[in-house]
Amino acid sequence: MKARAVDRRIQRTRQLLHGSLMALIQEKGFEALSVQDIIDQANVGRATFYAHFDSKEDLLASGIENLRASLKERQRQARSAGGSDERLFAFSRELFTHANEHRTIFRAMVGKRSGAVVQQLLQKMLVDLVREEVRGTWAEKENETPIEAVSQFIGGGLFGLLMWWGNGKMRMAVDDVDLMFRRLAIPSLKAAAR
Amino acid sequence: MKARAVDRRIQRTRQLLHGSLMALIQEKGFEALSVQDIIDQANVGRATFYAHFDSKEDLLASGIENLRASLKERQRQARSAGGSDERLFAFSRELFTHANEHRTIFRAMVGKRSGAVVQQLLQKMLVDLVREEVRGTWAEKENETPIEAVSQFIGGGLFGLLMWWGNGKMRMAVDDVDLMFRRLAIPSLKAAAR
DNA sequence: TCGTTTCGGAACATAATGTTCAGTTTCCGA
DNA sequence: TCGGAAACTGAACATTATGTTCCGAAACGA
Repeated sequence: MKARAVDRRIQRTRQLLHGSLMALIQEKGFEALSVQDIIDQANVGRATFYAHFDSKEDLLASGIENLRASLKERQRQARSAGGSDERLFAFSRELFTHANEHRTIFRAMVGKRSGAVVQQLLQKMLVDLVREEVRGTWAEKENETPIEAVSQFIGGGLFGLLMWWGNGKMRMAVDDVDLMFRRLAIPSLKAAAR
Repeated sequence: MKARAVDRRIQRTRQLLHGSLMALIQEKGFEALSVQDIIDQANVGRATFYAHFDSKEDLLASGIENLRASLKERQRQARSAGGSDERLFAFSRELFTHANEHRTIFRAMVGKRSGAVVQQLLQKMLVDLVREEVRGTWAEKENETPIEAVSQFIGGGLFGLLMWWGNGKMRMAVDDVDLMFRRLAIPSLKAAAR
């Protein structure tokens, strides 16, 4: 458990690149970006970029990894704090709230211009979160439907909903879209648990 | 409604390109393909390719368009032939069956190597099919949950399930995975219709 | 058969990728 | 604070793909 001190230069470079990526995604979308754009914006040498990341996809993935970690943490907190059945999928609220708070960057990412790569990573992340949740409430009581299938279904559904909400005007309130998700997902889960 | 006779050369070229695309996807996945690969395999001139399609994505989309049309047709048949509530989401069977029959190409397409673009197109297609179905059974009876949201949720879920099934060994039988989908989706739909 | 359309194939301009390397700056800890 | 280690720079370079253009040849269909 040593607190591995990471070289400041590395921290700075990574931070600069992540920041530039986010800024540029808002500006032109992810697909249209080149590595050159990113390093220009970050004012970082070409060689330096490739010393840290394999490609712009890699950089993006690393950014999403941070997001996942932060959401997982909030999920952990929510679970330990709340009652069990009532707060099923409690993390969804955090998710929608987070999306709403960072709505400009969020909408840029799920928008058509950012494209399929971003979305795929997001969906994977959501399925992970859902799986965690399903595992917790499943208790392995000899169900016919595999955990993984349920997670994929509900995770996929959540992603679809999130995309729809984000690509529209997001005029629906966080509470409402969250409620909608829960009313769609929980019956599925219960039905599969029989 | 004139039966526009399409020049044979055009038909041939398109067919050749589609065929080559499918063959190459099985071989190396979609992302790794270049336009050059495709026209080599098809034995078609470079200029000819760009006279028909803007890019390999365009070619792919046009291919998936065919698939969508054929699935929609089977969906239409299934609906006119079956009872209403009992055969809810009857098209899903067609879908899984179709995937199973063309399993080699299907698995190549949803595999990690083919990547996000293919998957995004597939998901869009599924949501379309689901929306059609939901519209049919919805009857606009003043529901709180918008049709579009439900379609996105269930379509996304179906996609997740399909991916999971396809990326695993597809050892689960068509009937079983279809049943699983229906047991997950129908409760959602019913719950949202309240 | 004749006029029209499409195809072929090469050439070309443009642009992005990913690697290499020598020289410089920055960092960290002893 | 100093010295060695590590990270950054910037430019050069090979490679690869993209999309367009042109004209002669071939295939079409009426």
